[in-house]
Amino acid sequence: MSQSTSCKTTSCKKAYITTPIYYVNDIPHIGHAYTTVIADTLAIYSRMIGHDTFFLTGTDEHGQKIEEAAKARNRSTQEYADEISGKFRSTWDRFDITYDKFIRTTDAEHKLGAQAAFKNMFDKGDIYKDVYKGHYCISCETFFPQIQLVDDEFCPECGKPTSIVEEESYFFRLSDYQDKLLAWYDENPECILPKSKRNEVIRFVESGLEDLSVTRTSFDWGVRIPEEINDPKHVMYVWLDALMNYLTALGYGTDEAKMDQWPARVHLIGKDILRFHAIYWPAFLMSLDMPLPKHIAAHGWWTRNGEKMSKSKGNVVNPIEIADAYGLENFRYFMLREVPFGGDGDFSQRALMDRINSDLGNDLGNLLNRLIGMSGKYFDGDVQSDLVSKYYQVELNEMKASITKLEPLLYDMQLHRYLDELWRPLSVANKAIDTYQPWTLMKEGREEEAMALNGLIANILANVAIMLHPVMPKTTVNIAKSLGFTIDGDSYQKIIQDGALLDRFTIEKIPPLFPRIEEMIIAETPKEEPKKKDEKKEVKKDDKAEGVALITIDQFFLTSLKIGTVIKAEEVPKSKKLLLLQVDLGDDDIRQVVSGIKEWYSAEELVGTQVCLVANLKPAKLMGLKSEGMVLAAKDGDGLVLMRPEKPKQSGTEVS
RNA sequence: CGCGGGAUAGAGCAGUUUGGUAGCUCGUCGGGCUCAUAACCCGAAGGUCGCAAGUUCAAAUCUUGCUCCCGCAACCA
Repeated sequence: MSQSTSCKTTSCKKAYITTPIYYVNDIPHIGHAYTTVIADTLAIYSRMIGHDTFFLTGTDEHGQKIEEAAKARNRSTQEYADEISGKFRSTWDRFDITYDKFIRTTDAEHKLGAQAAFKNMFDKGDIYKDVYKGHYCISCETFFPQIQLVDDEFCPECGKPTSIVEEESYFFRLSDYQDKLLAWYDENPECILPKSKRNEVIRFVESGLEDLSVTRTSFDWGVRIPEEINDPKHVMYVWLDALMNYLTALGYGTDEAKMDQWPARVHLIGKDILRFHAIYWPAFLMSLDMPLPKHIAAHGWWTRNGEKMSKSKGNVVNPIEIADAYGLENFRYFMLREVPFGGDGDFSQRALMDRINSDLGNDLGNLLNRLIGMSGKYFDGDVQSDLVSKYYQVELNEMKASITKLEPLLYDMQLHRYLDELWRPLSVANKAIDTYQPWTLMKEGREEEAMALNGLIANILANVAIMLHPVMPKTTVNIAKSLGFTIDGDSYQKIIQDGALLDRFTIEKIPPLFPRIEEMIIAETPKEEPKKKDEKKEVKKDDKAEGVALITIDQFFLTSLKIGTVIKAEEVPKSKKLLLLQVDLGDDDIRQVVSGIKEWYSAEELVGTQVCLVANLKPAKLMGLKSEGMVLAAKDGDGLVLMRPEKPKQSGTEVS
């Protein structure tokens, strides 16, 4: 897949472009595809204009989650990681992604490089060993901050008493970098794109940074800290390990031949991992005395009907399925054109079809067909440009005005506006044909003008094909072939950089590039109620099949369930989800219960109604409020309902 | 009063910095054209620019207050 073009001059610009390394606990979905396609587009563009480009993607394979996921499937961890990593790689190959390197955090070179970095940071004094002192719940195997504890002692998870436990860990002095980070954000207004995200990060950093625990001793599946430190039970924290891939891919700490690619021009990421890239990563780099990346660009989510995609909702879009059905490059175009960078976008086959039929078919494909028809009928496909500027200078100027606006848009990640602007020349061309009516020109014997018009159209198409090439590599090569020229660094230089016209085109008839799509290709899952219920039943069966632990009746009776009457309800201030209830359990037993049901029930409608309460739950503290019980409710994709007695019962009635 | 972004035609967006005729894409309707993939071109309908008040000759744009939405943080016992 490597297509990296070497630079002819020594002074030429470097372009190191990265995607995140994808975590192998999931198979590739549209979000992964989106990030990767953006990066690929930037990489192809950057090669085309002659920059020395290095495009990196890969997989992140360490951490407890992977260890557990493999165990659950009865596989060795390495075997499992190999399988998922392979799925990512084959997906990108299917997507014609032109990555120069596919890194895996299980690569030997990566581990060595990550260890070298750890050592450097340690030697500098930025990593120090300390004990993580905290309130530890033995049964939950988790530390809790003081503020979460119930009555300053009990575990908020299970209610058992916590003990103060000291666990050793290595820490990174993130707090030392707070001011330096703020200075970096301040001096580099475009370091984080879109700009709204930069604000978010600045506010977060201003609120104070604590040192970061960067090793774990609770699992093995990770990179050991360097041998020199002689502390073999410590494994690097996954994010430290993962972020380092951007350096180790260039050979940091091993064969450093490619290190001249650093710093990265752009790290493309999804908005979920902004904090790691915008705070931890620059701080690590500062510690290593490395220059910082030029841009960290965070894009938004793809939704379905405005809802987040999730496996449980069954509305996940499989990118390969879409690419197979609608055409890979059409899908690439759609993803980049449809959504303003940084914002969320809604995926639907309807929207995709509209883009294909309207933008690609009507505006672009049909224009090429018009030219094929005209030039074939009138000039046998032989088109010359020498008189274009004599008759159509206005149109040429309009086209050039658009073309020159393109590059800055790309550097600002404004891919959707880039494509919008790129479509303007097509409109100029379509308009010109109608305005000057070549068929009339031919009837009137004004062949010269008709020829020049063909030349205008052909040159506009050539310009558009070149600038569209990074988004639709194969399609644009076909367009170029039909026009009789080649898309490469030379034609880019001549046509786009120098703004020259191609003198002559030999136009060849090709079948329509974007045949009209009349109907949705993939059957939409009816997705209405019956389907959902079916899915849920299956899930439940699966749960049983996998063996939800069986309990004895005695164990069941350990839980005290009671009917309670809500005598007072109010909203918890500043909380999106919580309501504060006073529940009467009879015998003067009035419980204060904090419940996360505000999104589905208002305080007023609850007062006087009955609920089912777990009465012997250890108290917990939520938003600083004590909660002495749990209200039973059932929640699914459509919302949450409380479990209530069918008819009113006396407060305090036992449920069994 | 935790931080930030937003509300403009049926949908999606631009315009707000620097007040001066409200614009683009898709969709709808009417017309034109035949080189073309029922495509292309022209035209029309459709908006009290979230609400209220203020400044001004003039407010989508500036000021103040309010409502609602969406991110981040917190949070589902």
